[in-house]
This record gives sequence, structure tokens and C-alpha cells, in this order.
Amino acid sequence: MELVRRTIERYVPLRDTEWQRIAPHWTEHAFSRGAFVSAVGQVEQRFYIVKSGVQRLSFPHDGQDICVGFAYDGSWSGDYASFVTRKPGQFDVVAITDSVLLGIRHEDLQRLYSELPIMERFGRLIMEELLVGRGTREIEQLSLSAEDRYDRLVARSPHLLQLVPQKDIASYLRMTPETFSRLRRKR
Amino acid sequence: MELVRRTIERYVPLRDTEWQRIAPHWTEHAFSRGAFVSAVGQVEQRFYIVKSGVQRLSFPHDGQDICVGFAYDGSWSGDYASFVTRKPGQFDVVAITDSVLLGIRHEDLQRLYSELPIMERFGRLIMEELLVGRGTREIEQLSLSAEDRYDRLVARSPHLLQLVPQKDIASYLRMTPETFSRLRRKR
DNA sequence: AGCCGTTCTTGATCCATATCAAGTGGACGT
DNA sequence: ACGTCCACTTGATATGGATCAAGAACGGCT
Repeated sequence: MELVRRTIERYVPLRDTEWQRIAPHWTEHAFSRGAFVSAVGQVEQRFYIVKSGVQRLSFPHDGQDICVGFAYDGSWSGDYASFVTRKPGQFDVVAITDSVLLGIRHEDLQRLYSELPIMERFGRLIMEELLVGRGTREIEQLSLSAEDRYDRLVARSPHLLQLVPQKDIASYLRMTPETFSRLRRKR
Repeated sequence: MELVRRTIERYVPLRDTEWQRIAPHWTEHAFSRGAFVSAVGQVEQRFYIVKSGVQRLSFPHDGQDICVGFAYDGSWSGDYASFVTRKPGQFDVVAITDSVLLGIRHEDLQRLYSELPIMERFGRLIMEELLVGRGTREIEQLSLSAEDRYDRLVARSPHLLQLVPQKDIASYLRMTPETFSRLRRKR
């Protein structure tokens, strides 16, 4: 739970009195490898911080899962779009390894937004960060070759290669597992 | 200027006293066809609402401009990522038609965020909306074929076809102008 | 109006990567 | 330890869209 406080304080300062209002709304949730944190068609109930484990964000398409991201220690997890819109989501979030997530319910977060201006600011800053991240990723997807994207992933998140099946990484890099396998061999 | 008030009120209610604090910070900016609203490498000074005209959001890549979006009447414009991070941006924003934008400077918006909680909420809601839009677009880019992406654009934003050069739309749809031209012919 | 550069069209060809197919290896449960 | 199920590899073939090329139409400027 201390992780939640540290995480929020990366964005805004928190007084003890404020933290005491915030803390009770966060709860711990364990997911075994393979379990769905969120599923297509369901409204995302919580916004999560990853305490441990790796999760895959993907959506199904012609019987395949197309992977659009991973979440791991210290990052956000869940289907933000569904959480924010309160509409059925388009993404699956699956625990790739046993995972522990810290989550807050939508209604509780909304109440905190109204009660604590500092939380509203926290929410804005997170959304800004996620939006900036998407922009960066979009540029990378469009301007880097498959091999460069692989290198970038290795450089930035080498641990993923041990934890995540190659077929998921291949999908994340927009190629078939066959192409991924052939690229690897070239190294 | 009334447009700014109406736009903000799509997200949050505004009292007259609040609006009187907000209004003075917005200014009108005219751009002729072809003019740069924002350019790669510069820090975005303002966050804009489009009063009239169409702008293209793109980034340069081996001598080509890759188009990632358009802005038009009532939508947001500018390089949000640079505006938010205060770092040199990676995108060009170019007026495709003569345009009039309503803009607020970063420092002024920050002051409003601190002074008016309702504005902080407004900021959060915009960022949420932009983030959700990106997610939707990402799914479409990845799951639809070139032909389907074309059909979808025609169905949803037919007006763009009149306003924007086909090469820009082609780039936005991730295909060459030749492929775009052939798809058109087929219909 | 007439000129010139840009955008758009159309056809021929090419290539990176997908798809199909078949075999190998490793992890996990009983 | 064994069998089963996936994940991964490797080779052969197919294909969507890119690239190259060349002409037509459009639009902005003097």
C-alpha cells in the first residue's frame, strides 16, 4: 500500500490527512498466470498500479490476439479507456505471470476527485502522461523498422524477453511468430 | 470567444464569475493555408480550439510527412505532447486551409488550474477524451485492412475528402497515394 | 488566359512479410 | 517418467501493397 502513496507522490505532494482519505479505497488483487484482469465487453471496474507481475494488453482479431502493450512493476494496468468511459472495453488484460495489483474503484476515485483537488490534479497528470506515451509509441511504430523496434524493446525492457512468450512480443512488434523467429536467428 | 465557453461547458458547468476569470486568457490566431501552427523541435506555446479551418498533425520521416491526425471545427489543435511536457515537440501542425484558432498559453492555463478546481477537472476530462480517441484509432489501424480503413473514413468523415489533399489522407490511412487512388476507383 | 509545379491516375513489376505445412523441443500435470 | 499440449523453428509458396514510371488533370500565380 505504501507503493500507492509513493506512486501518487511522484505526481503531487500529499499531506498525511489527505493520504488517510485516499488509502482506504485501494485494495490488493492477486491474479494467477493466465487470469483475466479485464476482458473485452466488460466495463473496467478499477484503475490499477502493478505491485508485481507482468500483464498483457491486447484485443482479439480473427481468432488472434493483437498485443498493444505490457504493464509491469510500478506502471499502470487495466483498460483505461473503459474505466474512463464506463463503457464495455475493447481490450483484454491478461496476467502473463502471477501478478498482484493495487486497484481503486471508479466511484471511489470520482469521490476523491471531488473531495480532494490534489487528486483531481493527480488524475490529470496521469492522463497527460499516458497520452504523451501513446504519442511517442505511435511515432516509434510508424518510423522504426521491426528490427529497430525489437532493439528498442530489448534496450528498454530486457526483462520482458524472459517473462513474455515470444508470440506476444511478435504480435506487439506487428509481425507473425515465424517472422520474429527468423529475425532472431539473424542475430 | 463564445465558442471557448461553449466548448468548456461541454465538459464542466461554468458560473459567470468563473468564465470572467477564464475568458481574458484566450486569444485568436489566424493562419493562412500552408502556415505552421507548430513545428518539430519547438515547444508548443498554446493549446488551441479550432474556430475554423483544417489542420494536419504529422511528423517527418525520410523526407516524407507521416500524417497522424486532422483537427477541424470544434476540435482541439496543436502539439499536445509538447504543450504538456514543455519539451521540443516531435510533430508539425500545418494549416491545410486558412484557419482561425483560439489559444491559451501554458502558463495561463496552469494558473487557471490552480485557481479554479473546475478547470483542473476540465483539463483531466480533455486528456481522458484524447486518450480514449487514441486507443480507438490504434485498434482500427491494427485490425482493419487498407480497404476497410478507407471505407471507415469515408463513412465517418466524408467532409475530409473535400478539404484535405488525398496524399495526406493516404498517409493518414497508412498507404501510398497510388493505393489510395486505386481504392477510390473501385467504388 | 496561360504557364508551371504539384497532385492524381493508371499500368507494370517487385518484395517483404504473411500464410501454409511439417517437424522439434520444452513445460506441466498426473 | 510419460504423454499431451503449446510454443517455437524451418522451409515452400502466395500476396497485398510498395515502388517505379509516365501521362493527365488540377490549381495557384503573374
